[in-house]
Amino acid sequence: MKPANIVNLDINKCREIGQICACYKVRKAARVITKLYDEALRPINLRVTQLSLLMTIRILETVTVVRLAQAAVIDRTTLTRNIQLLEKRGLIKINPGEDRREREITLTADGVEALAAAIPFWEEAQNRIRQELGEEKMHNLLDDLSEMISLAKKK
Amino acid sequence: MKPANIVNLDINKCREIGQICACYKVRKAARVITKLYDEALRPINLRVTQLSLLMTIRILETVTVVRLAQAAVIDRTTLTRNIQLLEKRGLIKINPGEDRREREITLTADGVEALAAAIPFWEEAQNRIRQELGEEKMHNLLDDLSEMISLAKKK
DNA sequence: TAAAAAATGGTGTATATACACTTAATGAAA
DNA sequence: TTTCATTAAGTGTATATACACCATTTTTTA
Repeated sequence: MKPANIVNLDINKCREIGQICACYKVRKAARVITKLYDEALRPINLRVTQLSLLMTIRILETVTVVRLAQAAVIDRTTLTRNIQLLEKRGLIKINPGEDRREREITLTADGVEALAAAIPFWEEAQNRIRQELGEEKMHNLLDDLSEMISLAKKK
Repeated sequence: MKPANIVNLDINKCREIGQICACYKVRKAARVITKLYDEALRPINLRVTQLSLLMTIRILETVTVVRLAQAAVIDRTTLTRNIQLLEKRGLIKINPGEDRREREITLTADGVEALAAAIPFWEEAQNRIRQELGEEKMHNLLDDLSEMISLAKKK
């Protein structure tokens, strides 16, 4: 005889899953926090996704598609579309590499300028979250997320 | 004379932002963990987004678009597109409400079946994360994310 | 060195996301 | 009761995401 939760879908099981599903919760958090940051960045016409990419390119100076994808934990083919938008806006430049399969991505002067202009607006959103959540929880959350990212990457 | 970080964008500032930006980190985590869950759910041809919606509809029994959007912390217009896919697949039914502006969403028998069939695959992904992260960290992470979601919602 | 394997990156397609705007229905106020 | 405000939901458009598949180039191997 089979246990009841196979035959007849237990609603309490669903409630439990809704509470403890890591993916559901992280996605909800991503939606709500993205909205908050995007609203803060509205005046400079940049989304947080785009700001993150500009920042990562700035840190890596010159970077290929694959390496940028690894650094930003983003699918390579997603990145292709994302950087096309930044290139159209003149914020980055995409040049062929020595290895002719590769493309080398760098910030333009406009890109550096946009990045610098964005930082105060980013800080507005970041400070709000940090203050309301508290330094310690914020720190723990970032650490735990980093660990989750690491272990989910290597499989 | 302006401070140097306005004129010349400090690369260490960028590194710091890349480390501490809550939004960047949560989005990275969402991408990597979504990939993990979606892969686990591949055999039943459901994405974790879709599974989450089916589950939430199951819990709420019958629900309007607005209420489902609130429960799932998702934009109402996003939800419109998402539930259209589930309706096309016959997993949910969308009926006009008594208030003729509203639409009432419920699971179909196929929807309940798909949900029940999905649970073991969901558990596979969930257990992997829980085991590798550890019970305590997992619990703290879920709590902290819940709090972040709450405070980011009310503004 | 020629063939096979690996690496790099783009395209087609589909889902996920949300803002601005619109339509329709209900409720409140005059 | 007519008008106006509010609420519920959809559409147009744009970005974000990633899988399957493909082309090109480099590296490895036979």
